[in-house]
Amino acid sequence: MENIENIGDEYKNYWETKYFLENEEYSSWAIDEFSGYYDSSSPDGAASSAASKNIVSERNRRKKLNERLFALRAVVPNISKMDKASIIKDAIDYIQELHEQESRIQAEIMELETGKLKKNPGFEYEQELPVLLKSKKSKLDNIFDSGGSATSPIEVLELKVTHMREKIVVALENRLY
Amino acid sequence: MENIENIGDEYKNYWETKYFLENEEYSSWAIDEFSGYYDSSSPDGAASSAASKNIVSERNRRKKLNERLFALRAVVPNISKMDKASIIKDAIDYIQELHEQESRIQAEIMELETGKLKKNPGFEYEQELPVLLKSKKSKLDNIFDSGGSATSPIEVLELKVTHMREKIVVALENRLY
DNA sequence: GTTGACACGTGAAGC
DNA sequence: TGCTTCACGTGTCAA
Repeated sequence: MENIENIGDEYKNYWETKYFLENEEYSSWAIDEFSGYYDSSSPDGAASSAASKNIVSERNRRKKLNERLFALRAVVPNISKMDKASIIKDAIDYIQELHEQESRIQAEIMELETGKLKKNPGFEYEQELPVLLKSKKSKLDNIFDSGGSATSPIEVLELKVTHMREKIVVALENRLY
Repeated sequence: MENIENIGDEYKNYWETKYFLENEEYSSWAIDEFSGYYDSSSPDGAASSAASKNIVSERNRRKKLNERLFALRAVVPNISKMDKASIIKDAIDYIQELHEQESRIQAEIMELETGKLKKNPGFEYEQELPVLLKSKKSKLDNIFDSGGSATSPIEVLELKVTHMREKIVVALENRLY
């Protein structure tokens, strides 16, 4: 049934360690590439050569896909399992989390922009201070309400922005009143 | 060689359309599940049942992986090709782009925080205004230097933050001087 | 007609 | 133990 017995049979491991093996010393692709292994075992060289070509192409495709998956795992934090499907799932969750944080920041900016700050800068600054203070408090509440797993880098960045704005507001209060 | 002749042989299409077919009307997994198709064709039922179990499990694994890949493609904008490897590659590029934007914002916040704003808020605010103005100008230069392909949503968000800070600085100048 | 991408079944290995 | 995940070769289809 299988004309190739034990090509790549010595790895015997799970997918990550297998990738490490393939990366350095598991260079048997070249062996399959130039050796006429299948042609010597079969009488017709043309069809077998085409079949071996297909085998090599499929191997390269699989290897490329594994490399991509490995690279995806590298750029995504909080990888729960080494599973192939879990890696993609964690990547999806991470991207969605980034999108959510981004839309939250954008909503906050929109809320800040809906003040009278847009036209006539320098005027009616006293009625914008409550807006800044309100956004500051709701922002902190939102951050502290989002569970204990607030370890995302963009979340601590958001916290820093809130902290900076808070200090600016305090400075404005001390200066203006 | 193959004891299953044409299970899933009528789709005959590429991977996305195949997913659409599988999603709605291509529910032949259940048919394989309960029908004793393999047991009737082979004399020993135990080994064949184990083999069919393996076949069904493998099918479910492949289906789950394809669903994950489809969901990944849904959350990533700018999908160049429908290829499996290209989808993962675009996701990697997108995550790296988000990380780059995020680190740029974080560097900006760090630059803003290195002023004397941290201790004694409300004091020495006159010597912080040049810092704010400098950061504003360099930020605009950075944004306009990053090529014409500045269409990322987090980039326009960054532009909005810069704009808002600029107006606050102008308001402060008009108020304090 | 060749190439690239895919789903499939199958045996092996790890929990 | 059985269940899950994996790589592999093979056939098939479309560009």
